[in-house]
Amino acid sequence: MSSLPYDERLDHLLKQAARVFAEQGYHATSMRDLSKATGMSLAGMYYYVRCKDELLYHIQERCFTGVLQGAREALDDGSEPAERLEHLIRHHVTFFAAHMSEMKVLSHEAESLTAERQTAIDHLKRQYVDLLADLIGDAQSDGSVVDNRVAAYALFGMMNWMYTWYDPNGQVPPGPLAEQFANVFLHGITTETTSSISHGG
Amino acid sequence: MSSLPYDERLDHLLKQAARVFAEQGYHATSMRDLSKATGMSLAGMYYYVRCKDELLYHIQERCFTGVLQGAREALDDGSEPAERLEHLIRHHVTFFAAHMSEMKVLSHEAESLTAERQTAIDHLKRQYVDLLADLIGDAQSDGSVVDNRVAAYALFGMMNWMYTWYDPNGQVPPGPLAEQFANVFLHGITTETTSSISHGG
DNA sequence: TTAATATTCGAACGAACGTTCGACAGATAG
DNA sequence: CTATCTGTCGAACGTTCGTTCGAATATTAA
Repeated sequence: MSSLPYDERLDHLLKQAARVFAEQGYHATSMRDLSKATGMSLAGMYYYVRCKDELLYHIQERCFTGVLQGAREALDDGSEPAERLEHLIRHHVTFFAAHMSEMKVLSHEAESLTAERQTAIDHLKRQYVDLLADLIGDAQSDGSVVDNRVAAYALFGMMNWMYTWYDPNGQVPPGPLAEQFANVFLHGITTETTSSISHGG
Repeated sequence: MSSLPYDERLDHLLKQAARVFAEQGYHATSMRDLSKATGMSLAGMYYYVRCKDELLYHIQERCFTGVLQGAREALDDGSEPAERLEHLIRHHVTFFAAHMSEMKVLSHEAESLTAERQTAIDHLKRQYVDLLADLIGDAQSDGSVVDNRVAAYALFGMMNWMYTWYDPNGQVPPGPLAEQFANVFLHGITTETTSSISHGG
């Protein structure tokens, strides 16, 4: 009853599918494209997945569960709110950079599922937004004019927009990118940072 | 040689197509869907447009040209950099709210065009990114740790992500939303705003 | 009027789509 | 051996896709 080869084949299918979905888009990708990308036959993929929609669901569900669980762990220490917010940003950005294909599929194909499966993913999304909105509420100044939920969407936009421009093999490593996002979101671009900056040339 | 009815029919086609593309996605929308939405026949639409790809291109080109031109006009006054940045944010957000369908198609279908037409749109995009990156360079503190281009992408992400959550008929009017975005981007969420805030309860 | 031009559309084309079916090989169990 | 379960796949199904064609109608020009 060793189902290891089964699990490995399914992982392989999901991983390649995420890659091709990220490159071409879900609706522009045919099951025949995935057949070529995975080396499996067209019919063979249906042994692991009921339909194309379920394939997208599995990719999104696994990725979202992973990033959400990691976010909760990143907040486990008892730091002050602003620091915990930094931790969450760092986690989200580094997770994004480490799983670009899956996170792009999660961000960009957020409306591509059929109704019931969409509802399940939306439930996870609501948890994540609530988590961040509460954290922002704790971190920001009293009497701020900024709405927690709007601020949460602003931060998610800042981070998730990564999929349109960020190159994991480019000039900007994930760590420094997370720092810059945290700096902008917490202090804005017109404020000096607390980090050590060379004021030489 | 009055081509007014022609122009009006084309506008109608582009407007309805933008609406349906925004609702269903470009690849998930068939020409038959557009036929129903516009009231035109399937073949009749091809009198105004060479192919489906050109339809998407016209929507994106018109919208991008419009928002880019408006942005340049919004920067025409000789204000200081931070204020000009506020003007640009206000313009982008209000334009987005006023043209949700077209801006969603522009943001979300940024990789759906075929090669040559994609290149033309990318040229406009580069202009907009350069414009914003330069403006950010002028507005931010010396010695900041934030890269201008990364900051530009961060701001675009914050604003363009609107298409995933913003309801133009909801609780948040475009003006105040633009103010919040400008506040976050310029000063961050942990800084008191310069606006008058009631400190009562 | 006639002729040319502008605009519309039903019907069809070939291609590509997601999915299914039945057969087939390999492993395991009795 | 036989029976059963797991995994694979070529071939085909019916549907939908973007696009085209030729005819039809409306408009304009002479």
